[in-house]
Amino acid sequence: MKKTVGVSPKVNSDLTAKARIRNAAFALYANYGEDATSMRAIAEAAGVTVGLVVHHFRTKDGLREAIEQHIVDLFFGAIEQVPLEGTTAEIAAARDEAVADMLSDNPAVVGYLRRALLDPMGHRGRILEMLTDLAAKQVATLRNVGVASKAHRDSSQVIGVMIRQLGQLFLQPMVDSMWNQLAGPNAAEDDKPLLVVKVQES
Amino acid sequence: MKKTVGVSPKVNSDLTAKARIRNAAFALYANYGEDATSMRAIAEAAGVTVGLVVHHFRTKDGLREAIEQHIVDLFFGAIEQVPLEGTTAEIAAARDEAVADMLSDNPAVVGYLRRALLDPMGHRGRILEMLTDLAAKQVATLRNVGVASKAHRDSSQVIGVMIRQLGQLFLQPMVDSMWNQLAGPNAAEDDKPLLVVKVQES
DNA sequence: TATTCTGCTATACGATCGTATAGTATTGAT
DNA sequence: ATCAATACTATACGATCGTATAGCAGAATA
Repeated sequence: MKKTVGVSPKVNSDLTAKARIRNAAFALYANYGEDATSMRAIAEAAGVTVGLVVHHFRTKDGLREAIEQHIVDLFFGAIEQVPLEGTTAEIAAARDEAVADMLSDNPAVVGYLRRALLDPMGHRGRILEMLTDLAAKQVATLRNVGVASKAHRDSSQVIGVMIRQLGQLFLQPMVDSMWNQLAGPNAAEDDKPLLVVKVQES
Repeated sequence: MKKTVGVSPKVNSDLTAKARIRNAAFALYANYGEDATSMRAIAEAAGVTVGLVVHHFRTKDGLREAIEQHIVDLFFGAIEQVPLEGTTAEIAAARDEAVADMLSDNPAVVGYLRRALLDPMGHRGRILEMLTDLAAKQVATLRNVGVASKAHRDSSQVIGVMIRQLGQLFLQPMVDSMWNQLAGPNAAEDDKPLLVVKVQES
């Protein structure tokens, strides 16, 4: 089985049916949630039948595992491609930017994670743990290469990285909804208030 | 395995069956989401049969409407009880505190709103619109009584109020999960980083 | 060419869902 | 005491869910 780690921006028609199914499910999960998405809806969106979904992914749990592994691969691929040169701060900034680019290229990632991470009881996957591990390894790598900032403890730094990158994206839909309701749909977009999310040492 | 979520039976015992059903559904929705909560689970949690749930609320939509009206009533009741005396800033601060107290007394409100507000596509209710209206009226009242701050436009101020009060509560579970994973379950609790959520004029 | 394997469709099964309906018990007004 | 409305239970129906199974077409292997 070949594994595509790098992101190939190919259109759906060039993909295998298995990848098309995963992508269809990914998009539906991000928009409507796993519970509200039936296997039949996934099959229809991918242009196949229900049986083929089961054939490739066994169960709905297996489908979610494939999606979450795909998300981890996207994060890893984004981080991996920035070279380890420059100061620690420069590397960290370059990684932040690479992840931000990946997120804006893959809005389904944000939608999926928003549901998964903010629904601690309902979500049955392990995506938060996997991404936290990845971020922890990212911080550890920086520490090995140069001198990581000692101003923050490692844990705080990992949490800070993830919250800064995801928190604003998670809350933005709420701001957008309220802005539309209060200011009307055709108000000047650049009057919209800016969301700021950060963590502080206690 | 029977797990009671949220409401203590002591409180429940002297309520009408209709209120018990609403409270049971409210707690279950907050913890597991509406889609993952069946009418039969609600009935069992309330100690009645499915038929009675339908008798009192007609449909599942009707049940959600009752819950969301209850939430609006809780917000209104919290705001209503602070007297209109002192400076505008003092009134606003007292209202913020009253709402914060209400939220800590009713954790199901936070859980329910977190699901509803962060799921703009999936949610079928109107709770965000209702609460935004309420907050807008709150700002308007302050403007009538005294002199509301002109430093921010009304819309920004409304959004600021709601984001400050809810944003931190929404993201906190994510911080908690990561903190537990990284620092271990028995780490010093006061080392945990603090979440800061705010909005800025653009 | 014969056989096996893989990608894929079609259909069906049991569980669970929201809801409708019919009937019983309890209350409240006259 | 009567009677109607309300509170509540029991059961059933149709739809939809995840998944199991059987079979077919075409490529691969020998």
